[in-house]
Amino acid sequence: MCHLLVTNDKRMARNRQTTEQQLIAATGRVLAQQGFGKLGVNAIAREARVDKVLIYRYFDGLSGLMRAYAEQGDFWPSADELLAGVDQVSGLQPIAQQFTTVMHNYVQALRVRPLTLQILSWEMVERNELTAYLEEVREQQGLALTGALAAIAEHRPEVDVAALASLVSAAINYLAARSQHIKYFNGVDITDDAGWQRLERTIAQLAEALLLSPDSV
Amino acid sequence: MCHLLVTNDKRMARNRQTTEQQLIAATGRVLAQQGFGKLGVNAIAREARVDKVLIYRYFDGLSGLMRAYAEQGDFWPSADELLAGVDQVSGLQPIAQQFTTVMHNYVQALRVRPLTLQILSWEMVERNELTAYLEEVREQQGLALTGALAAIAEHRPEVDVAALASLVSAAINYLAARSQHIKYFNGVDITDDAGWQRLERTIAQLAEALLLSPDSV
DNA sequence: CAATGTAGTCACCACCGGGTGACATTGCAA
DNA sequence: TTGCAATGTCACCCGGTGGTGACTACATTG
Repeated sequence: MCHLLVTNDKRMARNRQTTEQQLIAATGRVLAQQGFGKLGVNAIAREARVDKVLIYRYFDGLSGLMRAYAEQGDFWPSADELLAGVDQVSGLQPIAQQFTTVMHNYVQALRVRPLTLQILSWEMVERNELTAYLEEVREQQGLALTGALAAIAEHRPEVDVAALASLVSAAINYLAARSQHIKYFNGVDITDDAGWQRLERTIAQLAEALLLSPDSV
Repeated sequence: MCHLLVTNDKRMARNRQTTEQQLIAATGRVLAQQGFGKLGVNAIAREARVDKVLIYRYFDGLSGLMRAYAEQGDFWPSADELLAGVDQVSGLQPIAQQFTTVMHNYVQALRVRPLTLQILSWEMVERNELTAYLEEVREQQGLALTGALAAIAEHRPEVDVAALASLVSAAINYLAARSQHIKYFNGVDITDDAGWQRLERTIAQLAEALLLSPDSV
């Protein structure tokens, strides 16, 4: 068992910033590969090939590391991403179509972000730095979008735009997150593009039915 | 430290069936009070005031115990419960109203079953005996109900009834489960009856808009 | 080149989880 | 009453976790 002073070539130059980045990156990898349940200091340090004590020294513990990870991650679609294809100068596009487009963009955005789906699932069960961050961003953005929609939909005072948006986005959140583990929900294949087209088509229909102004048929 | 042969009066008569019941009941209590994350042999045995080895002997491990617990629990609303208030002899009641009533009953049923909400949350994250059981029952029942609805809604071939039912029930699952930990979703208070009335009213509107036969307005 | 603070390593602790083998006690049947 | 299987108790083992103190190795500065 001679472990002499073998100069290990894989040693990285000592650099705090680099190490911090490695830890943050490792957090993402552990989350993606093993899920939230296994996300702990030991697993992260192992993945980053770094000693776990550095998590305490640099981030003051797991919470701090998760906060750092949350702030530098692209978990939530930007407003621009959600509004792609929406004519913002108003009037030219029926509000129902705007709604449908936003929800379509939302579906695409979620299905392309597996880590967001992980967090979305986990926030059903536990509240922590990551889930709190995602919640906050979502709630603010949701309110902004809903507010804009509601303003345009004044011609339909009997429709509760916030409730409608809540229902549809809740359904999308649920189905997208569940598609990680199951294939069929009520007979609809939620792992498949075809299944989502059925869902999106239905969303479009109900948006038209509820939001179109009566005279613009 | 004299621990003589003090005959402990709280000793139960030895009885396997009684013990099994205690373990099953303790499973429910641990689940309700500490959530899924803490549901393990140690916690259950402690709660049941019984040695954990009996979980292995009688149920062949935690999985078996959870299966037993699932089979004897009232986690899922029965078809009768969901169909309460629905006129089944058909024809007399518009299909939109039937749909709305079923979804209303579903909301009530879920909000009154905290353990079901726990399981519903957990099945977003992990698949085990309990969540698998709930999934199976739901999928079967959902398909049956959707099939019945679809048969009645023949007059609206352009509407994808399964997709519509999936959307609405997914939204209900999501919002009911999330209401365990958060209060507002997109500005709607999901811990409050008033908030749910907004949601249900919107469900009723979209059911009318999509399912009502064109001539029965 | 020496000194010093920082980056990183290592060994260790207490705790808790699942799981098991050996033992004591009880009820019941022969 | 005796014997035995069923019931229940206890003491462990193992591995993993979060967390900490003492150490070494390095880079930079004077």
